[in-house]
Amino acid sequence: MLTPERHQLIVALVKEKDIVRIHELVEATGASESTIRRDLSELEEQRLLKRVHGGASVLQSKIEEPTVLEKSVKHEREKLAIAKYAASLIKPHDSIFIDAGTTTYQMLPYLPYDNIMVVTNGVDIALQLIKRNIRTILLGGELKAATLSMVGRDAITALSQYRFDKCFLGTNGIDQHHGLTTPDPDEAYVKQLALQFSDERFVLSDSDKFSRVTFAKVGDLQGITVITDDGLSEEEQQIYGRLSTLKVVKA
Amino acid sequence: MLTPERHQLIVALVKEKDIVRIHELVEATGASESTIRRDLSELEEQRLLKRVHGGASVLQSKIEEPTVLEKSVKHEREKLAIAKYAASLIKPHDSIFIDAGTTTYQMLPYLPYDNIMVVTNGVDIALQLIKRNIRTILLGGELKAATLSMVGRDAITALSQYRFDKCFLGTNGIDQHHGLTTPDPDEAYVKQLALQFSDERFVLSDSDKFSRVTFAKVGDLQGITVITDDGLSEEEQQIYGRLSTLKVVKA
DNA sequence: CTATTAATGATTGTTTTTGATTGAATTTGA
DNA sequence: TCAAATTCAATCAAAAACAATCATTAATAG
Repeated sequence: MLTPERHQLIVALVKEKDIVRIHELVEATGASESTIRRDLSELEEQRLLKRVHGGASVLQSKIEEPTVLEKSVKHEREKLAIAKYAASLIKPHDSIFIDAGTTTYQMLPYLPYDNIMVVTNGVDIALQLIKRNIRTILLGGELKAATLSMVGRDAITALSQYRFDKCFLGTNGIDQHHGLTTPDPDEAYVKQLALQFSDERFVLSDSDKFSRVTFAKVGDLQGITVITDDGLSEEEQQIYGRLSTLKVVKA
Repeated sequence: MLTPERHQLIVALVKEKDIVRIHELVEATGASESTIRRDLSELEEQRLLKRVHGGASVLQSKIEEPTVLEKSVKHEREKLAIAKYAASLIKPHDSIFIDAGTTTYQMLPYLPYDNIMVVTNGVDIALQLIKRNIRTILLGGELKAATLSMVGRDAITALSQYRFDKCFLGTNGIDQHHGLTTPDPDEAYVKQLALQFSDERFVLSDSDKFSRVTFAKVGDLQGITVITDDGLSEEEQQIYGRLSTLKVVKA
């Protein structure tokens, strides 16, 4: 039995019975206990079920169900590795800002629980955080459909009232001359403020965003740690390493 | 029997009998007394029941709040009729406030598209609105897990900057002496402001919220239109009709 | 065809759950 | 009010379930 087949069968059984124990699944699939455990971990990650001690159950509460974006996100290995590393930087009692976006979104499963406080402009990010019982402040304002993020006067006003130990931003372009850029000026402004109010600044960006420029400037590279994958040339690494702190993670 | 199964059974039994003894639960589940005690502690922590000496009982105190899920199953038809009627009141170019909550959530499919602008404190409401391409402003602030709503200073600040043609609120209690009440003071305050900043004020409430009082007062009934189902007695209709404008819709 | 990667199942030591036991706290009834 | 009975929380050891690791097998790429 192939893995996707098995996964499908497991999900079907869970849906049918609401709750199944590991042993039942072993019997139903013919796979070993180890394999079933691995399957359950994966399926839980994909939010198709919930692991419980001894087996698995359906997701029941409204709050456990995945959002639209969550499903559509491609789990690109590079983004995941970047996000995972970024999350590892967070220490207990940190107050942090997490920017809306798919790369930053990937950080959430790896956030530590230890009493951190998160401010974000991403609605789906806020929902995910609250699912994980992490104290969450969502900036208000007009909701942008494309990115499910908050922009505008209210968002700015709200943001100005916080100070962060660390901020984690996504970006659409990183360039040696033009610094960080993003297509929407409103979003750019939110990012600017977040940078301004943070002790440590991290930008998560896969390597193909480099040497790319979009419309609105967010800021320069000085004082920023850029976390990226190993897709940069030696030369690029040197250039950007001089302008910012460059952290390369392997996928 | 897996732990969540057992928990579910316990909660079901408590709901059914209002109060159960430990020994009954031991018998019903086949688990030991120790395990049941541990279960009860957990379930009490989750606010699904209340421990009492010798067993457990349902919780009914004013401040104890049911979760989103629990609320949404009850009174489907009544809520839908109420919501549908409320939505029909909205006119083109209205700017409106929609309160977080399951009843108000039901309004969304019936909202007219004509250039309306909606402000809300409900995250799930905002997501739904934006899907329908309706201009949406979401109040910022600290996100409350139980109701997926925004409360706190930021929400208040943001809200104070808008004025509405109409506002639509949910409530947990309507009483002739104590007016509108809700369990959470923070939420109550948001509702208060919304009422204050609206030309017309609508409260959506199924009939069994009447003559019920919870912890925090939202406001009096004067100047408010209460939309409810036909589950009120003649006498109640008269009483509440004098205090507010009462609109009864049939499910 | 071989090298490399991915998936699997067995095994390990660790963590979680469980039920029994204890003495303390609470209720009950005289 | 006091004493007996019951219920309770805390502790412990056994059992079950767990994550992590490793060797083996299957799949894939070069």
